[in-house]
Amino acid sequence: MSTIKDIAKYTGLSVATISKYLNGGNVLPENRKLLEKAVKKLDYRMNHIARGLKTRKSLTVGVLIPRLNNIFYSTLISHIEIALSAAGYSTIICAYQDDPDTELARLDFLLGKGVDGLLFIPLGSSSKCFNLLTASNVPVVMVDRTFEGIECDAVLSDNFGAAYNTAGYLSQNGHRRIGVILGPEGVYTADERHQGYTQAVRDFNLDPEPELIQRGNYGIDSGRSCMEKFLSMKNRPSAVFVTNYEMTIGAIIALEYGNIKIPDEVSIIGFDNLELAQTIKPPLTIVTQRLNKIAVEAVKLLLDRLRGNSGDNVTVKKFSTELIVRDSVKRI
Amino acid sequence: MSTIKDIAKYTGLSVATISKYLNGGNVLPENRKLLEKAVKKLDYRMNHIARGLKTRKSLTVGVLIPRLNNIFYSTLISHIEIALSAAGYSTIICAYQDDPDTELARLDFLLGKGVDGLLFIPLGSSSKCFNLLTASNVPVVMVDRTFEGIECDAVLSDNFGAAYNTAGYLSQNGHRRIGVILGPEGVYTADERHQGYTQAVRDFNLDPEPELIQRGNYGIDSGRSCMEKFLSMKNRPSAVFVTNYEMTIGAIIALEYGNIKIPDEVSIIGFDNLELAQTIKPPLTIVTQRLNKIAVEAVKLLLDRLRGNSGDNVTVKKFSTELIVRDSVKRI
DNA sequence: ATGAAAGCGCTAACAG
DNA sequence: CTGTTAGCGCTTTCAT
Repeated sequence: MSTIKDIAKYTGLSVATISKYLNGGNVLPENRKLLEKAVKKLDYRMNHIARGLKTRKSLTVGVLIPRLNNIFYSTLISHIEIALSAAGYSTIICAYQDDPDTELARLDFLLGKGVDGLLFIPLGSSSKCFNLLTASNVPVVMVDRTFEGIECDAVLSDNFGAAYNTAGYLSQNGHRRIGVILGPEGVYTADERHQGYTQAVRDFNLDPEPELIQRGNYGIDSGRSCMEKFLSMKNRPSAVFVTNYEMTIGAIIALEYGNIKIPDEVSIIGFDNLELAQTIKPPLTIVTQRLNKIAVEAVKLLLDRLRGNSGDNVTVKKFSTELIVRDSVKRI
Repeated sequence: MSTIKDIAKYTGLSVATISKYLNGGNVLPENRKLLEKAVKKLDYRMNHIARGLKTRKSLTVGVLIPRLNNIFYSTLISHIEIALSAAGYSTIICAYQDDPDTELARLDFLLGKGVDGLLFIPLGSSSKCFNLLTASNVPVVMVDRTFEGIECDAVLSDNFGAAYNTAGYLSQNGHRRIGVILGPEGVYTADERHQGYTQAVRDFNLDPEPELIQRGNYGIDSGRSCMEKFLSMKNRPSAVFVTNYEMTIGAIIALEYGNIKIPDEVSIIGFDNLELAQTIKPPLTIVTQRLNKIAVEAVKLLLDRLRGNSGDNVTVKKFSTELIVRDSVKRI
């Protein structure tokens, strides 16, 4: 592997000139030619490590997420990676497996790696990252979830609205007993959706029974057991909505298993995954989030910070969700 | 951010001693204490960029894959990331969106980034990466797919066996006209599965009609249109097997849409995704790959290379697939 | 066990 | 436009 010095030797020019050339500066046409030839001939490739040491930039962004084996996150990351690489950044991915200690450790790891910026889907209120985050100076954009009380850019879905409108839609269709399967307490999105739901219960005069709110852990099994709880109630909900993809799968498995007809016996609204929705019989009514927009906006905000054109105040964007109506809700 | 020099100033020791200490070398107990205190007090954190420049190691592994918004890859990456981070490596992910030029560009990018090693799921025979790959000296482990003629470690599924055995299973159940929906020609796994299928056609005396082999592009739509082609044949296959998750979804959508009963009218075997399989009615018989084992083995092989205990000859491991029998195949 | 010094490959004043 | 030079933060002989 040849270095800038080898090029200098080969061309007779100084390393400074070569550095300038490599960074798009002006050099004499003849020297440009010479350099192009030398670069090709010596198969020169920039050592980004060395450059990074000098410039204090790694052109690397850390992406810290709960898990990777989850279609919601992996789709989001896919869009993020495309947007970042288009801007010349590489993406270091760390998953913390839903664990607060791992979350902190991975954050520390990324910071230590010298990432220029961070895209972060934090655990939620049980997160231990607040201090480390505020102490470090790397720009952070929260994605999908955020912390209460932290001062940084965030790009979120309108989770409150998603839950509120979904319950509203069910109410319009005559449902009064509406079950909801939420994520764990303390997870930002789950809490917001919870509030949207309870507000809808008030506004639309829905049945306020506490057992209509079940909490899963976003896994398939938990979706299944939550739905089974609903089915075992003396007075079942007439409709259930589930707030992520995996739990939606679990809920449907429970219904299949119990031989419950959708939507005749129970109406159901799923979350996040259009593809799944179409394979189910009947096709599922679902709430989808604008993952592409969220990813692109988050990357944009981060790049603005990295390039220093952001000003002092933070930006928080919320994207509305979309209700895609199919056949899994019965009008009663 | 404090550096090793600040520590030197603070403790009165030399940078050499401090470097030694930081790397686990022996120092006098009293100095050790002093150093621990200094590190804490000055909030010292190693600059990995600087270290990397000197040691020529980045403790970073590149992972180059076709796409990220695909449950097969994202699950694989999830396992890979866990294994790599346990070994102290960070994972730079690049997706090439199934495009040969992007594949080459991203490979070049990763090599330029100074990754210590590479985990690579290449496009296949239309890949343009051969030269760059052999020219570079970074250790590479192929995952899931490999190149013909390249000399490097690889961890694969037994794709030939998967297709052969699946066709065999269908044949045992009395099927003679067996349709298969494969990936594109030139993709390693698709080619191997193709061979497995045609060998089974010979060995089990199946209907050898060429139209029974359809080629999709691994997308949902292509799965759907391939299945529609089967359905529109005057003489339909009695069973179809589909060779990835997304195309399986598409095939099922086609069946739902055409109101075709599974397995009474068409038997079907899917691929890769156990979760999906359970939400379908009836539950789907599927072929699954041992993603966790593949990921762990690939990381192990790469780490062995990075640590220099590998010897000269390459290792190619093949993991068998597993047929999970449910109710989507009819005995005829 | 510790320290002095050289240098990894590159950039950025500064001078010419 | 080009060259000289001084480092970025760390590791690594080689002395001591």
